[in-house]
Amino acid sequence: MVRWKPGARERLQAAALERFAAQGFDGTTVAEIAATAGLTERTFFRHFADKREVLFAGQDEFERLFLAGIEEAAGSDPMAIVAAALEGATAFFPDERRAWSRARQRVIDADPGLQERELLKLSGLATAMTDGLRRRGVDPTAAALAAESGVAVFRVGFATWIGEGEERPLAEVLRAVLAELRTLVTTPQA
Amino acid sequence: MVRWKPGARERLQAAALERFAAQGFDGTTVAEIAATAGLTERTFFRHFADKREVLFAGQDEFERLFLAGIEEAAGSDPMAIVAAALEGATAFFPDERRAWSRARQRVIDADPGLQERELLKLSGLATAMTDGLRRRGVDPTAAALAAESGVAVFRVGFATWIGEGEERPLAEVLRAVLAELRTLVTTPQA
DNA sequence: GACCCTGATGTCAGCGACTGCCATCAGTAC
DNA sequence: GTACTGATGGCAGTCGCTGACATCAGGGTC
Repeated sequence: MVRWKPGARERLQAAALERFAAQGFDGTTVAEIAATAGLTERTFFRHFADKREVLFAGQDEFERLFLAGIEEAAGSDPMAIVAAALEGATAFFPDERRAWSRARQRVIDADPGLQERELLKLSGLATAMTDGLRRRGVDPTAAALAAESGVAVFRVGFATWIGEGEERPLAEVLRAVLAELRTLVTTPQA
Repeated sequence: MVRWKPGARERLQAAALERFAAQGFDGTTVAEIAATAGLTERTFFRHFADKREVLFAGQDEFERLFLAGIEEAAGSDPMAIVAAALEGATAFFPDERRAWSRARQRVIDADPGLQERELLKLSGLATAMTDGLRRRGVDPTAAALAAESGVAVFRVGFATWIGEGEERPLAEVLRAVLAELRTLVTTPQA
């Protein structure tokens, strides 16, 4: 006989998303999530550092994809490397995941606390990208700027991809947004 | 006889920054801040929505400067308008404020929770700028991109301005960073 | 002067997030 | 069989934060 059912972590994540969607983030207690997953509050906090984190697990994998894109990119032009990183990260969001991403994003968009956490994650991503670029010999300030721009492109692109009616795969959307950034910044000032 | 000394809000802010710098954000309780300011915990929460917010009051004024820059900018090129907004916002950070900004930033950089809040504020700024640009007829996606880029430039520039040994005024640093962004994105890919 | 109203504060009770400490007990190794 | 490990539960306690109610100086009204 097994003492505990396996997959506690996954059960907690599923229970949390379901509850948050139904009653809101603030309207859901950790004890409630744990009970839904057949566990206790104490166990929840052994799997996730805090209540918000339950929605952001797996982010490490996402960051690793980004960095892999940077490592493997050819050439030394910062924005070209960033473009490669963006390309690599799209593997984390296949089309099958779009509906799930939408649901998760709805929950996040409804709570400032969750938005904070999301921003922190993206900021960490930018920092990691900056380091990766610098390791490839890019000038420090240029690296920071390129990384921040890359994350900005991702944000705008991801929001578009999530948007109603949008059907293009993420990679295609990101390429379009990046092209738009180039146009925007290149256009002579009025 | 006065029942309460005036300037409770300012006293709380000063006490908080002093304590945070001395014992860290987590190592300081709200009750302690309030006591230092000669008040109670309950009163603290009447002035600030939460413990973090005590370091971010006055942000509205900052945002207003940004928006004013957008309203008053000439021409219709998005990045030119953003440049004007950046220019306008520098009024919020005269050179006399550099030392204070450094101290405050040290506290923020030492605590992830405070970084989250800072990011949320900057994100709100980007959203406000996006709206401002759209109101001026800029294409929605271009507006979002231009605003995000503008905030990225501000972030990088502000960090530089705060940096050790840096002596140029913020406006000058921001102009340099913006120029660098243009170069970066314009450079042909390798 | 008596009256009332307002506004900033204090007091208190209570919830929920989070942590430290110790107990439990199936499975595994030896 | 004994010892060890690892995921969990139980419990007490701190702290952030909120709602409800009380207090009391100052200002206005009559």
